[in-house]
Amino acid sequence: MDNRNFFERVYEVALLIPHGRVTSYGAIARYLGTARSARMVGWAMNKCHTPGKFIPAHRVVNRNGLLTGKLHFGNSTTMQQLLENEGAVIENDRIINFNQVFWDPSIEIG
DNA sequence: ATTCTGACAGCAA
DNA sequence: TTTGCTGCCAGAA
Repeated sequence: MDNRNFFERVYEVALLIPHGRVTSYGAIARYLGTARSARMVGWAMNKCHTPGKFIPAHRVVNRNGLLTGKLHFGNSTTMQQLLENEGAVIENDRIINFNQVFWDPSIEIG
């Protein structure tokens, strides 16, 4: 197993997130089999700045639907704007209709 | 090899 | 209910 395999898995799942949908780090981690490595998923997102591949990291939030990683988008409003542009309703850095736009890979895919 | 850190999640007070 | 601590996995120093 390559070390990059884990990151690639995370990226792959992130790319599978439909437009206007969001998921949580834990959900992705569960889908990958490592349910307790949700932190790794977030960290993989930190490395998603790799040029050449677009990772919709803005569609990945924590289990509370809170935009915890908005600070990593340069501007604190970028992540929110992207999500709102896709139909998500965000208020106070939190996705109001999180339950509606939530997309669980372990259910939708496998 | 050891230690620290991290865009989380779960449990305890 | 809100706040805080611990556990967990993987990578970097």
